[in-house]
Amino acid sequence: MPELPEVETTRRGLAPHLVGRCVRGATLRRADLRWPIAPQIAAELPGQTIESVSRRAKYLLLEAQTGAALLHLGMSGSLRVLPEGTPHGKHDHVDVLLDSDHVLRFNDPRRFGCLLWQAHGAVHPLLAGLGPEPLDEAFDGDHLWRASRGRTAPVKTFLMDQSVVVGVGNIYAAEALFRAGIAPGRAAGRVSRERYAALAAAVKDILARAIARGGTTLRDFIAPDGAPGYFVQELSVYGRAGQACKACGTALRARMLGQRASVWCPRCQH
DNA sequence: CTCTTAACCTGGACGC
DNA sequence: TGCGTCCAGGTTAAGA
Repeated sequence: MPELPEVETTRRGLAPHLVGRCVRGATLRRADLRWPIAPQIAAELPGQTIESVSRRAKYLLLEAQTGAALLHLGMSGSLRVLPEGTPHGKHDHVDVLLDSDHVLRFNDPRRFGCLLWQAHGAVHPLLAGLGPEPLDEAFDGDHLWRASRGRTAPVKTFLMDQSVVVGVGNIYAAEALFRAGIAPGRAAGRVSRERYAALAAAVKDILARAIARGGTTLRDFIAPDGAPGYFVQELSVYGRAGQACKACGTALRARMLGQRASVWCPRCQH
């Protein structure tokens, strides 16, 4: 479910409830999600104060004194802050108990998410090797152009490669490529420097706009306060296969690229 | 290295 | 109503 805008929306929703709060304990209703839940969540985090809630790529970090809880929402994960004692439902796998008499609740039906631990001063292996943040200045068209030389994979697959640039998933890759006028199936190494400049600008603009709308809710994404994201109203191509292009009226086409559904306008994108 | 494919897991939508 | 099939916002591991 969540790409960068949804994770950032989650981060912004959580921070006011978590920063400065002391963790009283943790309730684990199952031992693993994608991987075993780190033992430090129950054994080391309680008693510590959450100093900040940060984001790297699609990961969230709850930073405490001896380390940070490292979370990924996978395809179906969500986090909410609820009054202590709120009955838990199916797939509510973890509660982190706070000294505010609230709980941070991690729900993830498909369990593709994870809850790990990064020791203070260390970099978790999952965070090593990630590409730049798309909203940082270090990310631009030249970065994409240089990284793509000689690459034969589809440009959409390339754009979703987290070692190239982080945070872009299936929705925003499709939308950015439409905005830049690039066909998603084109080989990454056969896109010009000029067109990569347009693509990088499109990525930045679309992600920023999506964050401003609270992300995209297709079925089950919710912010920590329970609110959906409204960027779904601005989607140009994602989920619109067969429908008319909003720019030219041509029927949007769809095909699988890298095992992900990909939609584009055959007239606007080349 | 790069690229492709299978796998992880549940639930909703759809066809019969 | 029930059952089988396919698909879904992500990522890793294994193989070519």
